[in-house]
Amino acid sequence: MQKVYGDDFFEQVYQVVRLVPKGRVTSYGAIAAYLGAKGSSRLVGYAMNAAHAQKPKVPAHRVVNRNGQLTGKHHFATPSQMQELLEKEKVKVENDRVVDFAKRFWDPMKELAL
DNA sequence: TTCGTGACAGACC
DNA sequence: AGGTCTGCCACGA
Repeated sequence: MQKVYGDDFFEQVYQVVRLVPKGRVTSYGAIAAYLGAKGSSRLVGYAMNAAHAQKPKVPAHRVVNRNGQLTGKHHFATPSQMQELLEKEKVKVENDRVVDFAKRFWDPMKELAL
């Protein structure tokens, strides 16, 4: 009850993830911070758990952890799909980790900014 | 309604 | 430098 925020928070996450340009990746913490939930990076990851259920395809494969590691690849249709999608975006993935993550990193707070 | 969990991250030892 | 634990907020049972 009293779900003032409710799934709205999830929607915010999806919105930000969808704004991530191709060839770019972001981190859970960055999204969480952008939403003002800095530290609640888990919520972002949790939200992604339902991302696949969203009609507008959510590029969850562009969302990785602080280390650039594809922690959630296992949640995709196939574990290899996440890496495959990233490579398709010209993002090199090696050892389940995004290569040049620092350069590929897309900060919503900085890009969307404000 | 309460307890436990979770695709993380930062702090502490 | 590295491993361990808690904190964050929301959802499921």
